[in-house]
Amino acid sequence: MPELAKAYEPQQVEDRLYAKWQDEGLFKANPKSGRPAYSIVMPPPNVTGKLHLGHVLNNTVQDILCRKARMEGKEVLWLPGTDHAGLATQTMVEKQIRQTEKKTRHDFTREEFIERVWQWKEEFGGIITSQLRKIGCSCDWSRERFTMDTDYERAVQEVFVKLHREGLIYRGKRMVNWCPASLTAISDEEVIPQKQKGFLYHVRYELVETPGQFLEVATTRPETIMADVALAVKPGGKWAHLVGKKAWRPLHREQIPIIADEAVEEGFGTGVLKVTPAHDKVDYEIGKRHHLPVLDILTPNAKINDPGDHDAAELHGLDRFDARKRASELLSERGLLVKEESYENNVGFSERANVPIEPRLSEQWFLKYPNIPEALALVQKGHVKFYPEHWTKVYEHWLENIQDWCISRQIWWGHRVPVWYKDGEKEICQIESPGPGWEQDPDSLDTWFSSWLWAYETMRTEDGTRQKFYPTSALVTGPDIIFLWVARMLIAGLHFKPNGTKETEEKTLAANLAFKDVYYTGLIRDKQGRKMSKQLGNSPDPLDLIAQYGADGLRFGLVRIAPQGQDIRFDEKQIEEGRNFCNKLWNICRFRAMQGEIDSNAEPWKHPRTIFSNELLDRLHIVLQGESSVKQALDRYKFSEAANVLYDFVWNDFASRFVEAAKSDFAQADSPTRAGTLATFDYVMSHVLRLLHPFAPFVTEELWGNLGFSTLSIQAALWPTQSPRPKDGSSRAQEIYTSADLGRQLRGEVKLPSNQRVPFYLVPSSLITKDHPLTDEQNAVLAAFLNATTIEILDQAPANPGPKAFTPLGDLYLPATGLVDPTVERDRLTKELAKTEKDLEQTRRKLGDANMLAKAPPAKVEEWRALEISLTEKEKSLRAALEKLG
RNA sequence: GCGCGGUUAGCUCAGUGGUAGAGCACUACAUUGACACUGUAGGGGUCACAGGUUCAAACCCUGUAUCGCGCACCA
Repeated sequence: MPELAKAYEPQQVEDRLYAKWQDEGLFKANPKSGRPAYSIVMPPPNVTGKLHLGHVLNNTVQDILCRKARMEGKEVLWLPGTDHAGLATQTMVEKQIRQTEKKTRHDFTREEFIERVWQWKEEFGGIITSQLRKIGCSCDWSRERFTMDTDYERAVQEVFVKLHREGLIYRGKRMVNWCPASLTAISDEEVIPQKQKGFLYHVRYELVETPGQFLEVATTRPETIMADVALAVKPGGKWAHLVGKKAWRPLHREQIPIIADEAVEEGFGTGVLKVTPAHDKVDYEIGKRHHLPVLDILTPNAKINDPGDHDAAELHGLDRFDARKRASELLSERGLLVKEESYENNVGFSERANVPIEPRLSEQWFLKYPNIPEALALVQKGHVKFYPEHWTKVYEHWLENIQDWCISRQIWWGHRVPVWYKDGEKEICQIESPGPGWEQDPDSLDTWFSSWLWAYETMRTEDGTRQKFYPTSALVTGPDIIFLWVARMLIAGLHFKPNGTKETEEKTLAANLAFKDVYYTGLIRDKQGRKMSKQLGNSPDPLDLIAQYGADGLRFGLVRIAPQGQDIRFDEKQIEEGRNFCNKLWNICRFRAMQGEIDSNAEPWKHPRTIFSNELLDRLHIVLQGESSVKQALDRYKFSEAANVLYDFVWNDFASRFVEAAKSDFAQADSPTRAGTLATFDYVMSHVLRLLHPFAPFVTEELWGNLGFSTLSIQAALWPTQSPRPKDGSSRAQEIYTSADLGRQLRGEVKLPSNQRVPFYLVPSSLITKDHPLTDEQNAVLAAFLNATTIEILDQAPANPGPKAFTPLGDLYLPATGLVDPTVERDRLTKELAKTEKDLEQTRRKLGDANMLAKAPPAKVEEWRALEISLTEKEKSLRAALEKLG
C-alpha cells in the first residue's frame, strides 16, 4: 500500500485521474446497453464564455446526478456542448477585428466574416469545455455538440420550414425591441427593465382653433416630438371637448389632430398623451385604431432622422440622448417648456449590449407558439416536475400570457432564415436555393431558436442514442431561463415528437418529454449579496480557486452552501471548508492505512465488536436509510442537505468519535475486538468514499485506489443504499460520548490546560445498573477522551468531593485539591445552578398546567417528568456543593 | 399593481408544533504518532413586528415592515 502524503494534495491527483477516466472511456454512453438509461443534456455554455462560479455549481450538480446514476448501475449519458451565441460571438469577433485590423464586419463579405468567426471558434471555442474538465465533469466528450454543427444547423432549418408550412412562422411588420447598438431585433425575453433617472418634460402644444391656448403634455422623450401624429385624451374626460380639434406640434411645427383613446389615463401626467406610433408600442396601437400615419424619425442606430428645412432641423443627425437635451432647450427657448420634473421610470435595456432598446417598426419573422395548453398541462399534471416547485407558477404565468416570438435577428453569425426571394415578390421557404436569381433572406435566427431543440437534436445519431436516452432524466439550469429555454424545449418536444407517436396519447407524451425533472440552481452572489459581474470584478475565477483549494474542495464547498431554491452568498471561506473536509477524509484514511492492510470486503458482522463500532454502524445505517439520509436528500434534489449529512457523519461520528475510540483498541495488539474495529473501519470507509464520490470525485477515487479497495474505478462500485443495524444496542457508547463531552466541559470550566492529565472519579448512577458496569475497555476510552490518568469507580461520593459533572453514566468528579481555584469553582457552580433553576422552572410550569397535561401526548409528559426528576436532583447537588465551598 | 422568495448568533445559513442549532469569525488552552487544511473548551440569539389558532409556535393562519427577484405598467 503506498504511503499517503500527510495532507491531501489535489494538484498531484486531479489531472492524472481525469486523463485516466477519459482513457478508460468511463464517461462514454452506450445506447446498446441493457442497463436502464439516465441522461442529462448540459445547458450549452456560450462558446465565447469562460467558466464562472455559476457554471461550477450547475455542472457540479449535474455531475453528482450522473456519477450517482452510474454507481446505481444505470447507463448514463451526460451530453456536453456549446452554444454559438449569435450576437455575443459576432460582437466579440467584430471587436477583435476592429482592434487588430481596424476593420468592421462590413469590410468583409458575409461569407468571409463567417469564416473568421469559425477561425475564432476553432482557436478559442474550446476554453470553456476544457475548464469543465478541470472541475471533474463526467460528460461523454465524444458526443460533444455545437449548435452550428452541420447536422444541427440543418435540423434548425428543417424545423423552420416545417413550422412555416404549418403557418406558425410568419413574416410581419410589427413593433419589435430594437437594439440600436447591435442593430438587430431582440425578443421580449431579452429586454431587461431597469430603473432610470430622467425627467418628465411638460410641453405646451398650442391649439390651432384657439391660438394662445395650450394643451400641456408630459413626456419623457421630447426628442420624438417630431414624430408625433396626434394628441390623445381620455374619452369623456376633462379634455373631451377638444376632441376633433387640432394642435400645433411644437417641433417640426405642423397641425396634428386631437383624438380620444381609452389608453389615456387622466390621472397620469397632464392627462394628455402625445401619440408617436413609430417609437412606442402603445402609441402604435393607438395609431392603428385611429388610422394615423407612422412617422419614423430615428435611424437604426438611434440618431434623429428628420431632414429638411424646418424649425427642428438642427436635431437631425443627433444621437437620441443628445437630441433629447437639445429638444428640451429648443422648447424652452420657444417658451413651450413648462417644467422639467425629476422622474424615475423603467426603461427596457438590451440584455446583450446594455443600452436602452428602441421600440421600432420593422419586418421580422415571428413564431406563434404551438401546443401551449399541453405545455401547461405537462407541469400541472406532474409529468414534468420543477425543483423547487414554486417555479411552476412563473412557468404557468408566462405560458398564459404568451406573445408571438420574434425569431429573426439582423446578424450574420447564426442559422440563416431558410427563405428565398426573387424579383422582390416571389417567396419560397426551403433549405436549398431554388436556383439562379433567388436570394436568401439576410436575417439569422435567434440563438434560442436553435437551443430549443437541444434536448433531442443533440442525440441524432445512427446508433439509437435518442431511442435509449430521450426523454432526458433531468435538466439542471438557472431560473432565469425558464422562458428562454426550459419552456421552449418542452414545447419543442411536444410539437415535434422526436421519438414519434405511440399507440396512445399518454405514451406519445411520455416518449417526447424533453425532461422529467428540472432542478433550478440558485444564483451565486458576492459577499454583499450583489450579482457577480465582469463590471464589478466581484467574480472569482474558479480556476484560481481550484489551484488553491482543489476541484473537490471547490465543488464540495459550493454544494454545501447551495440550498435548494436559495440564492447563494459566496464566501471563499466556504471553499476553504470544502478543502479542509477533503483533507479530513484523507487523514482518516491515512490513519487507517497505518494500521495495516485494508480488507476491501470487510464484514464487521463476522467479528466481535466494541460498542463504539456498533454505534458507528448504527449511525451509518441512519445516514443511508434514515429520514434525513443521503438518499432522501438526493431524491428530493437537496444537494446541500446530502452534503451536510455526509460532512457531519465523517467529521463527527467517524473521525471525532469512532477513530478516537478505536485508538484504544489499536493500542493493544491482542485486543479481542481489534479485528472487528478494523473491519468496521474498512466497511464504513468504503461506504463513505462511495457516498462522497459524486460530490468529491478526485479525492475519493484516489483514496479508493490507494487503499486498495479495488483496481477498478470507484465509479464501478455500487452506490450504497442500505446497511444493517447492529442488533446489540449501542446506548452505552452514546452514554460514554456524552459523558466525555460533559467531562471535557468540566475541565474547561475549571480551566484545566488541555494537556494536563488528571485522575477522574466516577460514581455510577443507579440507572447504570450493576448488571452493566463500565468495562475496562469502556473505561479506557472514556479516560482517553477526557485525557484522564485514570477513572476510578467509587460507590459513593468522595469524602472531599471536587468539581462535579452530571453525566448519563453518573457523577463524574475531578480531584478536590490543587487543581481548582475556589473562586472560579464558585462562579461555575452559581452559573450552572441558575441555568438549572431556569430549566426546572420551565419544566414545572408545564407539569403544573392541568390543561397541558391533559392534552399533550403521554410520552411527552413522561419526558417532562423524567426531566424534572433529574433537574431536581442536579439542583440539590449543586446547592450542596456550593454550601461546601462556603 | 400582481406573483414568488427571504428576514434565526458578528457573518453564512440549517431548523414542518414539544428545553433554539451548525460552520466560520472571535477568546482561551493544546504542538500527545491521522489531520494546525488540527484538537478541546468558551462567550454570543425577544427566531423582523403585531395579532390569531393550539395544552404548546421560530415552525401553522392573518396582517404589517423590510430586502431581493420576476411579471405588468412605464405619457
